[in-house]
Amino acid sequence: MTEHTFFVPLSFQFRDINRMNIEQTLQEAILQAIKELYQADAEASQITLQKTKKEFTGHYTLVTFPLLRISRKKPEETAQEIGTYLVENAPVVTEFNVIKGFLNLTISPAVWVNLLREINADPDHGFTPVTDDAPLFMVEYSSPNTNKPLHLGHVRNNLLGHSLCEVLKANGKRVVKTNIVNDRGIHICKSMLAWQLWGNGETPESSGKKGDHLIGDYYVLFDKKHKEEQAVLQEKGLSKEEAEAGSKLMEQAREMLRRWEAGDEETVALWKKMNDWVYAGFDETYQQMGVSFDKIYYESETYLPGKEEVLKGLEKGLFYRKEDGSVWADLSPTGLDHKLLLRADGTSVYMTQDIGTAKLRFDDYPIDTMIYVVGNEQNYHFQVLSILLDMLGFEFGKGLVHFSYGMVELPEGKMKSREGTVVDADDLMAEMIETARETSAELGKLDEATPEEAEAIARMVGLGALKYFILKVDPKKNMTFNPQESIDFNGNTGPFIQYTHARVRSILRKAEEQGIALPDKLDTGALLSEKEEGLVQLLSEFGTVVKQAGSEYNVSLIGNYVYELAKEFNQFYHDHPILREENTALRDFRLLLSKNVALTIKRGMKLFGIDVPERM
RNA sequence: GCACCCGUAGUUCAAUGGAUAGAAUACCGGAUUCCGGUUCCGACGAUGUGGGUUCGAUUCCCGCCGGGUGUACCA
Repeated sequence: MTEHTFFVPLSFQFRDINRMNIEQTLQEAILQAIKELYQADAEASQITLQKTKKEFTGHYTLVTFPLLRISRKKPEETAQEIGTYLVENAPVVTEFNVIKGFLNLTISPAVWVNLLREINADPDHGFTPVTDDAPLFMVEYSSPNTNKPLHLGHVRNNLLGHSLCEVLKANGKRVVKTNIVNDRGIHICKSMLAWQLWGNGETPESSGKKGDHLIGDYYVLFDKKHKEEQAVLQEKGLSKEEAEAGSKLMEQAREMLRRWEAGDEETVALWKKMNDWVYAGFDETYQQMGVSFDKIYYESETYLPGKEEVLKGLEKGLFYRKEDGSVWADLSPTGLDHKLLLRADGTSVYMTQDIGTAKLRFDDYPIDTMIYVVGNEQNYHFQVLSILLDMLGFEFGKGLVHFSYGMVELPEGKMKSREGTVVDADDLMAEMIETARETSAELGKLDEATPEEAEAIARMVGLGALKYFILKVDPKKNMTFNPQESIDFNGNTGPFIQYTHARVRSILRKAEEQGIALPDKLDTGALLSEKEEGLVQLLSEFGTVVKQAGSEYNVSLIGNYVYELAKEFNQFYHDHPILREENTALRDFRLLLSKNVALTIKRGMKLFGIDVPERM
């Protein structure tokens, strides 16, 4: 790495260059250059500017190939001419070099100092404040069933949902976080029945179990008893189908569902009691995970409105009824198939409920964009939902977004509920925190901390490891979660980023102890290295990354950005002094840079729902 | 069968149509040390396959191969 000395004059003249706009300034200058050199107007889209790769000198690179049609010259020649023009006429550009068709531009060091100063002065750096008239986004995520606890798959869902909301807010959108709870249906009745038959009045209090785990256990128990029953029947010589048809347990469960739908008081009371246990359990899990909701919908309240909408659609002739009474939508004009909306017995299916839920939501809020965070196994479902809502006359149907994500596997392989290899969310989080505690103790990092501090840090690190590892991966891809790798203090991990933050904060604390004040302005000369300029450049890109993440609904972009920032800082300042630097101008620059690196890491991690400790 | 998604170092992940495809981790070599376990440096190592579009393709289009998911009365 080469270091070069620049004296930054007090009165440099780049007032017109504000921080986010270096690229824009360059683009305009390049357009101007083309106009003067070739007497032609280029489209802004023809100006492809990108960050200069590390192995070359420069900050930004102009790819000249798209411009050859205008210049009618060779790539090298074109680059040479534009470069010369820019150095002579654009104050931002101080040097250039040409490699093949690539024009590498070096930005004046004064610009970087100025940029850092402006970033520091902007309390919203990277984020757009939310205004009252901003577009309203509703984001549905989590969507649990009330018959079993949350597992690893839900963890990815919750983290993505929460993170997406944070990213949208950082982009100035109004966000309503919502959850749809699947609280009715045969699966709940199985748990209820098992509890009635074999529960002996067990409660979360009496058993010491979380409510959702308790109910989950009864669901499993039902399954076990049902299998035993089937085995007995099959031993008596019944076929598999006959045994299933003759199941007393299933019959009782279905009977319970009928009573529930009929509003039978006792059944409804039991249902309510057991669901409340589950909700208490979920609340604990959500709190531990750090996610929350503004408004929760329950399918028990949306399936009837859904039915109404379907019947209305039937009247309007949008749907048709078969001889057996079932209601269908013919989607063949859109290239899809026929879709069932109401069963022959008049009861609703999943799709019916989602139509009802959508209607209630749009009655409740002036939603501009509805986003569903749901696994990719339901891609087809949401494609159909969008079309159906549109057919029913809801304008929002067409624009709904299915934020589709892939499965999470473990290094050992897939989770299979039948084989008992499902990873429970509560257990997982507890283990992560425990591992963080052990690792910290081993490394002796927290010897000076109070037990409360140590506990809080273990929590941040354990959960940070989990969250970062899951969120850094492109949501739409299937992924493998490796708990061990995730909690490593080196590498592209949450703990490494947290460590870097703690390290920067420690530097700033020491500065304060030594009576070195953070500068409020940088108006002196500084000796900047390429790395330092690169760090300022990285800092300035934060806003762009956040914006891109928001417009693409792809939160993983944030992770890679923050990691790079942390890594670059950590690497460079491992053996470059900050506090012992004798040149005070340089020291001031480094302090201010440190402060803003820490702030940006903190802001970035906030978008992941990850807390960063002051020390660790 | 049909539809959608995914195939990148041993492994886990990157790469708005741009330069010699980046990290991390593992393994190997060197340095460092209270240390087989820490830290630093170095080396090794990849676009499933065949075409097409383009000045330029991991990226876009078509055909294969492989994996995943879904596909009319589960949610």
